[in-house]
Amino acid sequence: MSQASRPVYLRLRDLIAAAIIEGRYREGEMLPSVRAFAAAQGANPLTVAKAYQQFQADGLVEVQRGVGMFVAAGAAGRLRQAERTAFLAEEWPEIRARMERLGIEPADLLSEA
Amino acid sequence: MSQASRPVYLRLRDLIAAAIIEGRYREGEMLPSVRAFAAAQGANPLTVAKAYQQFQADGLVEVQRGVGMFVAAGAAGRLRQAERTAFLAEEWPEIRARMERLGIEPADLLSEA
DNA sequence: CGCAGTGTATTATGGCACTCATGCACCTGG
DNA sequence: CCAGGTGCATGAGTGCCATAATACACTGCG
Repeated sequence: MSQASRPVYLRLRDLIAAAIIEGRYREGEMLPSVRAFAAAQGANPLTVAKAYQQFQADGLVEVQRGVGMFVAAGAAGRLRQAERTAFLAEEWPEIRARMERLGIEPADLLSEA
Repeated sequence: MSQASRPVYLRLRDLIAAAIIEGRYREGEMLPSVRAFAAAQGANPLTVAKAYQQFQADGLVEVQRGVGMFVAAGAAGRLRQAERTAFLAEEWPEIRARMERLGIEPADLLSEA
């Protein structure tokens, strides 16, 4: 039902985004090299590079060619803010509508966890 | 961010599923013909057929060849139950984790809508 | 019967996104 | 300077998706 067949580069992107937001990759720190991360995830280096480029384009990561990619200053905060906005604007309405259609009471879910 | 580029036949499937659950297509009633629904949605009849087959395989729709496809008895309930289970088991945990990561307080969401 | 409506099977084609292999450009440390 | 580490550009291959054009099997109705 939910897309388990999501493109690899997007799953990797989310993996990295989560790590940055949670501070597991700290600002100023160097990200795992494309090849190293690829090996760790069992993916192709180019696919990892594609995931990294998403952050590079948004200025969340600074590239030092021949050296590595580093988490930009304020990346965690900006990333969290961007994802937060996107979630509230695009995803939550659909989720809310779907829950209503399925007869799921939001209150039930919040009590757990 | 969220899959706006979902395959057509899956979007159609969800469209129909929602209609059945909401009772806009009542049980025993005939679904729009493949050709008619295709024309209405601006899609190819074969693509619509592919969407319909999903329900046919699950016994939610009964086919009378040469006549049409009819919503099976109890389809709405079974469909809602199946989607409900899938949602709670597969999607909600991820959503919840993501909300936590983004610092979204569930209470905020309940007040709206 | 004949016609118009239904779903279905077949085959072919174009397009697009994803993935990957190869090779190159660049920097740092010895 | 050179070796090994970086990221990056180019291109090819693959598979799914969507479409198209037919043709077929079946039913209801006049």
